[in-house]
Amino acid sequence: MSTHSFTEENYLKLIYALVSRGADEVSTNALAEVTATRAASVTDMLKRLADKQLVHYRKYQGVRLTDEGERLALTIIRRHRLWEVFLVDKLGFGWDQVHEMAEELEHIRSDELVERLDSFLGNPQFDPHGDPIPTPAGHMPAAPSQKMADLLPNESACLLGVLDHSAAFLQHLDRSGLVLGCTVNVSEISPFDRSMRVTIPPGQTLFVSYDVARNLLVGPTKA
Amino acid sequence: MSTHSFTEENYLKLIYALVSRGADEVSTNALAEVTATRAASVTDMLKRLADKQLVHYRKYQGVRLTDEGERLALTIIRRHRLWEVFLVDKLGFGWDQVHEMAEELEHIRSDELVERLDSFLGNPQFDPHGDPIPTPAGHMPAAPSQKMADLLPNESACLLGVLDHSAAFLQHLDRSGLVLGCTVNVSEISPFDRSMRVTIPPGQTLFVSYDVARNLLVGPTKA
DNA sequence: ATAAATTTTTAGATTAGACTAAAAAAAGTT
DNA sequence: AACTTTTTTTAGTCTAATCTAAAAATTTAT
Ligand SMILES: [Mn+2]
Ligand SMILES: [Mn+2]
Ligand SMILES: [Mn+2]
Ligand SMILES: [Mn+2]
Repeated sequence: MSTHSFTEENYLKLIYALVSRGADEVSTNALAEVTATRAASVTDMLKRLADKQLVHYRKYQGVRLTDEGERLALTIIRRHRLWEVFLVDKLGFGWDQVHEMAEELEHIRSDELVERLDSFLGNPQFDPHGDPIPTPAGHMPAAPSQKMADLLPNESACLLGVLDHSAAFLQHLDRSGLVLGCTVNVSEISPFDRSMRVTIPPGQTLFVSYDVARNLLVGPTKA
Repeated sequence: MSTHSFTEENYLKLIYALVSRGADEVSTNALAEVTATRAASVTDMLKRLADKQLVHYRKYQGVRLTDEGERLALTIIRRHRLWEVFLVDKLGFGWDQVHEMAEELEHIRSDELVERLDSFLGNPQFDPHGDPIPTPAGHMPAAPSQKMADLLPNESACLLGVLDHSAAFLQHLDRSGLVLGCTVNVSEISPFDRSMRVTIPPGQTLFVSYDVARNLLVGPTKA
């Protein structure tokens, strides 16, 4: 029943994120980068997390989560994503506005609160950015992995998520009319800059730059 | 645009509460009591709050809020009470379960979040305990002040709030069938222990001890 | 294999917020 | 008024989380 500080919880979440998109162990510098602190501060914190058995840490060798550390990281991510659903679905925020608030809300300590929130929201499977919501037990469901940029001409797919979570990118999608869940059909790909011409539901045509397409995740269309 | 720590916000809220139910200035010891810290720690914090112009503080003379300090205290109280309404009305928590969670939620920093939450909840005027919700501008509406213990035989009144917020008291009310909003009619008061016999809506009779009656707030019945 | 560059750790300092023990001020009593 | 008790402040210590500067280990390049 030990309790953890916001700071510790944030480190765990970031270690999880770095491990899941890359190497097996995370470097001190990589963590200093994402925590916006100095390497010396990271070393300090890694020692503390190792004391609490939340990470495996060997000097100069980088760090990875223990089972308990990963379980904890996933509950924080679960909370973050459920609160984002609340903010968008219930309070009407835009998907580009909710990240900072969820960064705070995810630390509210109450399992019952999270589980009641989950049912209030209708047990959503994905957050507003298409990221899967971990189970209460701490299991991360599979996420879509195919990028829109990998589609071939004439292929259709369903828009499922974003890789770039920046407000600028999300607002660009809003302006383009690209919405999660919508079906896109690739009509043409320019060999020069890999930009795509795609059509979306009510017969609308639009151009998608490679920079956008490689940050969009797609999956099979709902038949 | 300055930002305040959870600790600072809690001190402001507690100073507000102590001032509103008592003397003009709050003593160091009184604050040590309610913050569950030592007097020396309180003195430290009062100096810091005075530096930030949130309190008027004179050595050995106690402390009171500045205008800015009071405005801030009231926004924290507003947030606390709105989150309590959310937890009870939307997530189905009991009124005896929500205080600790609201203690954390009240510190989430986003004015827009609070205002959207307010409309989502239907702009409630009172929290689940009958406490009035301050306005966004920082004005505390008048609260009911008449105690059920002050009713006379044959008087009717509407149950509007509680003075004791402890889970034990609230659960006792649940078991008795006393619910905020219900109309009570005093049929008899024992001169021995000041206990009351009261009737509530579907013709139910119940006994209310003085200890309970002096912790219940009442107002005129809705004609 | 050495030297140079990079990464990581250690050492020492700082800040917020708490603590204890002792000094000082205020309040209460004879 | 002088003594006693209570309250409050000061002085000094501690921990979590940060920092900078310097030392040590590792990696890369010659
Ligand atoms: Mn987010
Ligand atoms: Mn998200
Ligand atoms: Mn409360
Ligand atoms: Mn309340």
